Amino acid sequence: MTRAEELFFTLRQMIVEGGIPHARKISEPELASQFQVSRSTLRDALSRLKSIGLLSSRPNVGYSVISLSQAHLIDIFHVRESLEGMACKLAANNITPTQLKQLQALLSFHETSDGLQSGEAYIQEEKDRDFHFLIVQASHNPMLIDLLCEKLYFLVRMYRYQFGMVSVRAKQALLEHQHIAHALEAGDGEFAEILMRRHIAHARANVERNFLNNEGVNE
Amino acid sequence: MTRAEELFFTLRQMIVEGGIPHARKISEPELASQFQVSRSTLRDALSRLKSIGLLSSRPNVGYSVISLSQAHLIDIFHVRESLEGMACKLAANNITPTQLKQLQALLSFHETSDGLQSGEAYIQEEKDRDFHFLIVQASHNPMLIDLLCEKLYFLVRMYRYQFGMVSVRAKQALLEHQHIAHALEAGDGEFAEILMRRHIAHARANVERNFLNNEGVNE
DNA sequence: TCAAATAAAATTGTCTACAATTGTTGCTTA
DNA sequence: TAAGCAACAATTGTAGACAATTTTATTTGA
Repeated sequence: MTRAEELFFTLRQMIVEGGIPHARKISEPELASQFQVSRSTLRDALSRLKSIGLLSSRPNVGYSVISLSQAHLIDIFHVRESLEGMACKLAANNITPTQLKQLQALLSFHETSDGLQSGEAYIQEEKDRDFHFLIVQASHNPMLIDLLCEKLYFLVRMYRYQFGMVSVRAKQALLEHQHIAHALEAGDGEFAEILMRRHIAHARANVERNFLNNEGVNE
Repeated sequence: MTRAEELFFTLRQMIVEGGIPHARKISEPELASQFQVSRSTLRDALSRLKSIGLLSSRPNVGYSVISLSQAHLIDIFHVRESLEGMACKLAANNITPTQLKQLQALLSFHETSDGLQSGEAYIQEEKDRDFHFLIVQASHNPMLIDLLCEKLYFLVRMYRYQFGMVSVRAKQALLEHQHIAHALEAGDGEFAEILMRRHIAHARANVERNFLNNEGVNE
């Protein structure tokens, strides 16, 4: 792995978790010295962070961490609703038996999770431990996978971290996940898409009602 | 405008139009000398071309123009169907009077176009002269606008150029455009989305039937 | 005192050179 | 002859220096 790539991962995590505050201007000399790399490799990493939507930039001015806002978050939800809806539809036709078992195992685990049963938050994990991630993978559409898993999901996690958003309707969300899984098992793409879109639209409605009340988002 | 940005635009057009063949490996020293720039600014341009999906790259190996294939084109159609469907839905609520007039003027122009009336191809223009482009702008969702107008549409144009795809069902496509416009005028987002998705799904179906028959794609 | 103009400082854009990695060529050896 | 190894050539990754632009600070004038 190259230095620039390594730095990209490091900075990505920092930005997502708020280690560099949102809307903060990036000082190239400062960051470069902080990580002991040249500006060349730093700028390589920064351009990649821009390409996944975590940084913005202006010529002759430089990079900044994006600024978070309710409007932006709602834009993200609209894009997610359409893309994940399609991913879900495709997954109904393309999911492999292995992937389906993975999905069912994940839901079983969630079902018996203490935190969930006591009505607490529906814990959102990453990668293979995330319901949405698995479905997108099962679409077998590389472009969808890239857009969602390599780009949008980091924005989503950034909002979760920095606004401490946790599902207030955990049981409801799990129920919706289970319905989606059943549609996938049945190979009913049209229905799976509808369910996924409603699921995400619900989460968006929550945000539209009470942004920053620490109980806006769910999946 | 910066030198790297200028080069980015130049190379983007070359790649779209086939000036650099698809799947061709990029030689950084060669391109840099060809355009009289250093490898630094060339690599800046290349990384941006990668971020819009026209190039791929591997560490320590370098960049290549993406390879075009039927499977890839169909992936694009699936993503477009979902994103443009959503854009259309949002546009029904967010389009400005000015934008609506622009759209109607464009359709009027197409209606009286010679080439179209004689049953020839439905000419696809760029930017403000393209039906889909205008609708996406009217969604007023910056993320959708960026994904479609700055990324996907260049891939679409790349396939059009390099496979000479032109609509074989021009009149039908125009009719569908008009129906979409009517739904937008009526502010009926749900219906507008359905119409747009069907419209794009038709184009995809054409490609699935006869890829490379010079009559696959339409809008 | 405030605004505009100007000079200084800092930051970004670009270039060149060097280090690290990959791909190739030719040789060795079974 | 073919597979594997080794040296070489070519390409990419990284560093550091200079040029161009922006931002900040200072001066000047009304």
